[in-house]
Amino acid sequence: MLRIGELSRRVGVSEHVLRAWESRYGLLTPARSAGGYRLYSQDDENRVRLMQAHLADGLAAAQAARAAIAQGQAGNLAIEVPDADPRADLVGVSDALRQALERMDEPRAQAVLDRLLSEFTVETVLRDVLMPFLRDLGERWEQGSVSIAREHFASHVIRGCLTNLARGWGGGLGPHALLACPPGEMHDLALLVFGIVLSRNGWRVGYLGVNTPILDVIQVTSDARPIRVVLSATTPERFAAVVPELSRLAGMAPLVLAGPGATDDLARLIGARVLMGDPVTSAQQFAAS
Amino acid sequence: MLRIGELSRRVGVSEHVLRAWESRYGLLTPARSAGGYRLYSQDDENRVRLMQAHLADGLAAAQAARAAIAQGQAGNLAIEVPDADPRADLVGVSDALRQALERMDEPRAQAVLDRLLSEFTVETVLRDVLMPFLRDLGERWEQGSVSIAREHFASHVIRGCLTNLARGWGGGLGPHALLACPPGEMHDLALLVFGIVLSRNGWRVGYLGVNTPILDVIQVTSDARPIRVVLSATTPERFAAVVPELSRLAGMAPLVLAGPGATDDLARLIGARVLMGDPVTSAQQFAAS
DNA sequence: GCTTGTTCGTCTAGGGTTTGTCGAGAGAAC
DNA sequence: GTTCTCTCGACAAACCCTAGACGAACAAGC
Repeated sequence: MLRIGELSRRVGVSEHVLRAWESRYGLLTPARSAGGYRLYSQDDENRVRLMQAHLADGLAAAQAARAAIAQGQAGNLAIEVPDADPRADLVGVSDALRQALERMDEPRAQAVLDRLLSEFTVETVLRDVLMPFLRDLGERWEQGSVSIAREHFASHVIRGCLTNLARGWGGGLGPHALLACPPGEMHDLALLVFGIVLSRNGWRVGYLGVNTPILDVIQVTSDARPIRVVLSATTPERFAAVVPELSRLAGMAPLVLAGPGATDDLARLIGARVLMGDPVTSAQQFAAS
Repeated sequence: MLRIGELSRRVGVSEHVLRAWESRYGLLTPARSAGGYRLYSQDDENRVRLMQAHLADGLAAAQAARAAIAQGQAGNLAIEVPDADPRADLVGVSDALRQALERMDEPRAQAVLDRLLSEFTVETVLRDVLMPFLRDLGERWEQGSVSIAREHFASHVIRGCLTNLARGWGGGLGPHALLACPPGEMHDLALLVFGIVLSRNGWRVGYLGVNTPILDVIQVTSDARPIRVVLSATTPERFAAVVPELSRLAGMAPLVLAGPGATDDLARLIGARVLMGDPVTSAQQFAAS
């Protein structure tokens, strides 16, 4: 049982707002101390976090609250995840995901992913759970503090989930984007995420994946005529090694460089744009541009 | 439930136009908040996207709206399965798959795969459609008669399908097998197929994927205690390069070498068994042994 | 060529709604 | 006595509403 100041600190929402959300939307149902102080339960904290997730998704406060309350009620009844902690907040569930992947417990990881996707929007899960996890995994991999086996296992499960979300992204009538990684680049999960968000914003996505020769990208570009080509790499060297081909490609369709390997200098040299930041946000901006 | 600003951001259509489409064509039927704000549902968002697609197709706004509304009403039920003969033979449908992948038509390929899996058993599809296709693709890739882009595209779609079939294979109470590819080996689709068939025969599958150091396999083996370890490679060199580690691994759990790279000589040297033939049949035999 | 009418995206003006924030005064906790 | 919390009321910025007008594009008719 938390008092309002402590809850406010934990979730990063001011006390005034917490009281407003309670009186305006009935989001919170704190008990009261003898002296009239609000006493919040774990459920209340969870609901606040749900609310925050929905706000981040762009819902108005009233709608976000309604969704959070509905979710809380549904979540309490249906316990589908074996021995999952009852807490339904993003942080808790993504922690459960982390543990399952760490322990190489595949069914558990799938169940947690299912639960996440049923309770939050795809964008939220990608932005606030999977991307942070992948970043963390990458860092620990560089430090050598996670075994290759675990890294492979986690990548396999996450790739499966992402591929599922990507189903059908090549269809529809929206604007067409072609996605690929340049030669030597073996990491494409962030690019997958980018493509998923793009397709959910109405785009049609063509996907060539890791380690694709630029000549092949050029070939496909001239066949399929995408209105944007997006290349992603983790280091600038991947782009630097194929500058002439990239310049040629940039002459055929607007070219966008993404990922940590995309630098302003390279883009200027090639005649391309650079996309910065996390793949979810940048895909949303990109889709709207 | 979205307010107009958020919907506008998501679909990239100005608020003015959204209101115009509502009043002029009845495209949208938002609920209203207490204060009179429009609240859009998911259906509304879908209709806007349909409308956009038709506009991009060159329809006039009024016709596009009419089409979008009609589609929304009919579209929920009718899942379009593209023109296939009613009683599809394996050969015909796998040819349709081949064509769709050749043309890089992702939605079509997914639809054909769905159809295959709904009409035939998983084993049949894997043995008689996907494996022959992958073999053929591999041969044409060696000859250089298929572009890398197409090869990547087909692999991506098929991997997605296989990963879907593999969901949950790490659970259950059956005997536990650990699957991996040795260092340098980058092809794991056949091993995926092997694992899927194994899991459908009651086994529990642990999967480490391509290019896994044998020391990591050893580590996981000592943790998870599988009763079989299966390694797959396309050339004998992959195994030959790590014979000492493989011998050590063979001392911890019965080791099985599979794929074109598995030779009797190597197996004798290492103290392992060899698995020959196509992954579906060999997995069935393996599961029964 | 010119006029006329239609379609359709865009814009404005005036006014209401939503929502985070703040403060005052008073009581509770320690 | 200091810190925390309560309720109630107020406020401003952001957001959204209706109704109507405007203009570019296009087609038909004279």
